[in-house]
Amino acid sequence: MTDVTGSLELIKRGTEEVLPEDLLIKKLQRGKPLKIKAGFDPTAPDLHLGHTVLINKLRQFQELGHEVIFLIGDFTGMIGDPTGKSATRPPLTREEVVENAKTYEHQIFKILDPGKTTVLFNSSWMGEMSAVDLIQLAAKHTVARMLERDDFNKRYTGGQAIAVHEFLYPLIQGYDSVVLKADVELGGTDQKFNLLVGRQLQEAYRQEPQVVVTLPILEGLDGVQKMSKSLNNYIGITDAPEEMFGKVMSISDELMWRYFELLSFRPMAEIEAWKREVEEGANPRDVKIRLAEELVERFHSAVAAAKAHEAFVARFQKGQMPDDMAELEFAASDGGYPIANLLKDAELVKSTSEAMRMIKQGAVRIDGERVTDHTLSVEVGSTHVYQVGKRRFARISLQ
RNA sequence: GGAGGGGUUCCCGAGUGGCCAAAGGGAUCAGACUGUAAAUCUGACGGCUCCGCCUUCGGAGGUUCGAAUCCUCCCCCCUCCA
Repeated sequence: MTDVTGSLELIKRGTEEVLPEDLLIKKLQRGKPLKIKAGFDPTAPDLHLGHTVLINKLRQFQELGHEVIFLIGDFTGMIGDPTGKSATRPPLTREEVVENAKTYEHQIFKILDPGKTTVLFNSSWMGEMSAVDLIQLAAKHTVARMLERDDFNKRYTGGQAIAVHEFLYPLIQGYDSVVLKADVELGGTDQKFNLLVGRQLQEAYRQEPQVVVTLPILEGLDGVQKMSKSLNNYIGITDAPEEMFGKVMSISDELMWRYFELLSFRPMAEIEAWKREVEEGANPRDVKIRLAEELVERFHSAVAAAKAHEAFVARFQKGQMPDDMAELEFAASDGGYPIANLLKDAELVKSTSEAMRMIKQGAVRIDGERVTDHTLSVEVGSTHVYQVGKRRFARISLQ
């Protein structure tokens, strides 16, 4: 921690911006542990790799000896995140918040050191705030400055609704920094505005402002949009090993380097070397496998990573059926079970219409044999492996 | 408070009485090609007892042989003015 230059280099690695950098140097030079704040939404405890970009950075701060404050925005959660266009969320109960917090801890401590992490809830001070306090807080900012925020600006000019209470969100987030006397706050680039409001409020409350560190938003599996659950382009850190492995393997070669940069703990020099190898003709797939293994190992175990790798090779390179699949049993009413209904009831498709389509498109197989007759009725007393597309399987017995 | 614009299938967005389950794009899914790559090409993309039938175009009524399209009331959003 005495080596400011070294610390700074490590902190800056992979970050988008450090604002302002000279203040960070000043804070580091004091040689005392800094308070590193990061806020999280209480409603989404299912973390994905996109969230871990930030958590990885928190871990680095811990390694440098600083104190991490993992702030759960249970109070702000009641306001609803303005970045979402969706309707107001139902307020969470105390029990739900506590439950979600536990889930968070369970997930983040795969990366963070529990001994150096303080988990706090902003309701513990915001709940005490009076209307007068809130109005005084609101008085420290202006509408024009609020409208500078990109998404407010876009929505405003684009003719979309902005509820008045949404303006309170950045203020409260900033006020959290005042209460915590945060030295540094981390956030995604989309949080930049909110983080800067924190600086401004700290100054208004006569504190040294925090340093804002923004981290890039990780692209999802499609490589274009940000990774998010609602876009269904995410890798959840609780995803099963094989699923996680498979998802990593499905990203584009281009995106793979981005993932390496932001998610791998390997030295950049090593990654750069692989990049050169690929440019000289090595199969990118083999490099991608290393990334998949590293990530599965981090969130599961080395054994799980090896098994996922094996299963991947068996299934997709050798074309074998998966070992694990849903085992289902159905009772047929009279003599047989129409194939479309069976696939629907087994949840391999959403509707019988979809089943019909899949059959017509040649996507349905029974024991590896393609089904061409959509009026097929499956015999009672049989057990077969049913497949829809490349990834959906079930072993079904008919009684 | 006044004037105007608008709410369409997952999203964006055409459609202003029958040719509309509704153009086009995106997303998604499937097939081909592959490294389960990506890209590309082809197709599908409301539901069902699936070569036919049923339910959709903010909500509720109405006009009509027939309405997403016309009328009435209601709900919601936006813009400008005050």
